[in-house]
Amino acid sequence: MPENSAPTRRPTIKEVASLAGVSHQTVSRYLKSRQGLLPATLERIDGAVEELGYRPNLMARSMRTRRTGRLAVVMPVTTFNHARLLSGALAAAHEAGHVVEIVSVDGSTATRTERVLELAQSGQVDGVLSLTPMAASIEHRLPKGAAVVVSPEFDDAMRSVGDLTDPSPVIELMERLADLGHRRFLHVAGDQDFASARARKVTYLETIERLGLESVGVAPGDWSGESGVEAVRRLDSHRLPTAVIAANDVVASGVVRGARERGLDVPGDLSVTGWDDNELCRFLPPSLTTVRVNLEGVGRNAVLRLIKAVGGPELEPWSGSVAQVIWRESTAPPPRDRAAG
Amino acid sequence: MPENSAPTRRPTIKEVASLAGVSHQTVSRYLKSRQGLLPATLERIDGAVEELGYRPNLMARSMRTRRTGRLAVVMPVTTFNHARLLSGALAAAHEAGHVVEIVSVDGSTATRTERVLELAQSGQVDGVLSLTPMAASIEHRLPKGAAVVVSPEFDDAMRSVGDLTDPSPVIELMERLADLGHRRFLHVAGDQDFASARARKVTYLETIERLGLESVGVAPGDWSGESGVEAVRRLDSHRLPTAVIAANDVVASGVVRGARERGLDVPGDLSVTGWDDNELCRFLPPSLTTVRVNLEGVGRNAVLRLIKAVGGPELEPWSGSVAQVIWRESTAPPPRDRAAG
DNA sequence: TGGCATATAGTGAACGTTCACCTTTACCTT
DNA sequence: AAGGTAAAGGTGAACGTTCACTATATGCCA
Repeated sequence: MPENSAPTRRPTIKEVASLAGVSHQTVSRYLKSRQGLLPATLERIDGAVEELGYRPNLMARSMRTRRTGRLAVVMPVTTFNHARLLSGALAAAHEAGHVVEIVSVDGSTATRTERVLELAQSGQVDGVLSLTPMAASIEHRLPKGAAVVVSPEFDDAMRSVGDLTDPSPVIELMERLADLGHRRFLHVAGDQDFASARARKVTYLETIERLGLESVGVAPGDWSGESGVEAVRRLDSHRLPTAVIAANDVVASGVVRGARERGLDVPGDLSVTGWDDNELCRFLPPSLTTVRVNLEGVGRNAVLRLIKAVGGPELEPWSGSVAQVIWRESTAPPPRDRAAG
Repeated sequence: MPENSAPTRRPTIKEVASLAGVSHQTVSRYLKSRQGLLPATLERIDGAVEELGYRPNLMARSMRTRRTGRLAVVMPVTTFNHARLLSGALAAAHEAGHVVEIVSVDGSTATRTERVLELAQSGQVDGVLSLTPMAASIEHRLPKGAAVVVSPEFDDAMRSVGDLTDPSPVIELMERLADLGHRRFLHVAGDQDFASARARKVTYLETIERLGLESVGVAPGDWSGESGVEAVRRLDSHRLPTAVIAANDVVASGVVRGARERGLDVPGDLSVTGWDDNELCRFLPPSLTTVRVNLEGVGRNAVLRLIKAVGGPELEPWSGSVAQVIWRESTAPPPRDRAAG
């Protein structure tokens, strides 16, 4: 054993001080910035710290400074798929010198709101980023605790529309498909409890209207592949669409499978688009036209708002485009005989 | 405004005490268990807590008790895909009354080890679950800080093999394929920095040997679809395998695409298996035979080990099978002309 | 009625830091 | 050489809790 087995207690600042022959406050200054100290003093403390294996007790420090350097991200388990969002959030927080705590919640909005408040007031974190909407009635209770930023990304009932729900790629998809000659569309929607699903549906309908296209309907969906298969099965064979805007990649691959069931070729008879750029999309036959969402960027920017709210450093936001359409083999001109509608 | 805007400071235990007309210690007891107090006293404190909107300062409590109720999970960003693992870990920790902090790390093993130690000794967490291997030389420094559990799941250099690296499904896949008549196999490996990739490769080779099969080789890979495409391109057309064991689903879909490029039908000419049960697998043409890994269960059990180490409650471990083979359309008997090898 | 156990409540210190303020020393200015 | 100033370091309190004791009231028994 390298050192004799000392009492299990960790050394404190005072022990370091007495070993170095200075006051505890001098060690505190040393810890804070190493400035305003004589080189000789610095060296003595260095030695003492080394010898004792001293590490500051961040708990005690936090208690005194009322700063924890810790942020919390509250997210519903259903959102947990978006690991890349979390990844972006973590990276930004670390850059700003914060540590992130993940708290997953479940249950009603009221329960979740309570959990967020609890956390904000516990003194354990400087700020809370909630990826779940809060009960509006309760927000006035906030000021006493930590900063709370509610990200609209996973908004459940409010009007605000965040980056993640930005449906503008739907416009790009449809305009380009219309340029190729498509006139008759189908949308297989996502779970309408999600703001993003609602936004895509609304934009789909608006774009149909604006470009004077025809929609054979909006098939209900729940983000599942089955909903895609089912939507195609139910299509009236006398009035088949030539293009399908699916809510996401899984739905889209269901649509492709459904099309195959009915003997329709993709993209020969039917163009299909997805959303999310699942890593398999590139290798599907046909590879899937989809929308790549920069989840890392969205996560980063959400945390940046929070960091700003807790008075942290100003970091460079990610400012690229949120979503980007990636054109692949699953989209092509419509079949000749149906091109004109 | 519901209350007049009091000084921004949060109320303390002493203020509650004086409002309730008891000592601070009595309030502390109230907070701890509400037991051993007169009903009348209980009620008075209840009232005071309510009126002041008091919430205990967990920071201060932790400082005194030397317990934070907080665990940390350290994981390399590359592991971040495994959101479901995290999800299982979080759920278990919450069940045990802990909060989890996610710390992502990068860089060398030495750097990461340092980060884990730092965390363990900071006093900020009760325990650390490291999903990244630690430098062995340094483990003797641990006892002073929090409990550290190193999960072998993402093991990088050590011998121990955890649940996630369990390669036994490879055996099941190959035995069944051999039963169907397959004799000539190919393995497209994953990044050999990963224990799981190494384990699958070793098991593949062992099984080839044990069953007296023929292997046309182990193609190098990096978990990417391209590596799958490339592996098929390089095959000698005079000695094509009839079955491919791909390192994961992405690689497998690359293999399928590569096969198509060469005019090979899957599964008619070539059976292909993946790993991970990506949500798109069911809808691919052909749907992909794969291995579903219960990541939530693995995450749960890893955290359970940690909770046990920090002296937490004994929770029910998840004891189902870790991995399960899911047979789908991409596997079938080999073509007649090559069945016998 | 004295004595003792038990239930309930109070007192002051301690946890390991930083903050606010004070002291000492050295050097410069005039 | 007196006075002033800045640099370096020291002192004690404070952060909000819980711990280890101690004090008081109540009930029971001999």
